[in-house]
Amino acid sequence: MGRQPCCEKSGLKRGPWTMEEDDKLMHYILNNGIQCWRLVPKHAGLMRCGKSCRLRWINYLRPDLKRGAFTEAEEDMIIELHSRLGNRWSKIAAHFGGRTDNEIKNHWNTRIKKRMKLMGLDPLTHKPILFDQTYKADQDSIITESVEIHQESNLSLPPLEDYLQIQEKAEVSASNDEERNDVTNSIMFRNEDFSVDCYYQSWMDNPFFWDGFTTLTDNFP
DNA sequence: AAGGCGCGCAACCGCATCAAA
DNA sequence: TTTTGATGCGGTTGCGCGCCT
Repeated sequence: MGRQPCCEKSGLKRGPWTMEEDDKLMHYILNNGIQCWRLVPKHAGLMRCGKSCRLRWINYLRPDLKRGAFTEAEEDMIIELHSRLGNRWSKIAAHFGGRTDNEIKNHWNTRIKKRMKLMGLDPLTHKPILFDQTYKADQDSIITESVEIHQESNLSLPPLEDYLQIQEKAEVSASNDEERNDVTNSIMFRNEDFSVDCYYQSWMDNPFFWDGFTTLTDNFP
């Protein structure tokens, strides 16, 4: 015997909300407030489940919602917060007045992820993709993309094979995740063979200085 | 003109968490 | 302490729209 559904499903309307429904919900909440979402549709005269009403109110009808496209400053703030909080969208949204978790999540998945990949950063770890051992074979294209960006910028980078060989050695010799991380970090920060370490370090410290439009040579020494 | 395709967004689903009984 | 129901959250889906061929 499974868990009871949050509300009686039969006869309930689903899909996009009509203006009339929005109007009913908006007026009900503005006049009565929210005591119990389960009761809201009943009292407001809506054939919707309480959960659906809650979502509609939070993501669309709330008067304090900020409309319009995200600014670059907001995107940078999302990236910064995501690097600290991960996919905790509601926590991230709490730092924005008038932006919803759903909105931020959607924006992350459709825009920011692409922007970060273009910057050569892994959206999961926020580290440069070249060094990120969590990126496996199915993401080779992204690595290649990243390398191409560097090549286009005329930087004298060591060949990709060098990085991959070292990464491979690190993975083979390390016995656990922690050790693997240590090895990778040592590759990234301490191996003197890589003269580019210093600017990768600064890139990791502050990836936001690159606006995504100027070339990397403008920013890297 | 129409069909295919990709993108962005709204909404849904199922699990987690919390609080009251 | 356990059970139960409401709410919150994050992942996923599906639809509409615009662009391209």
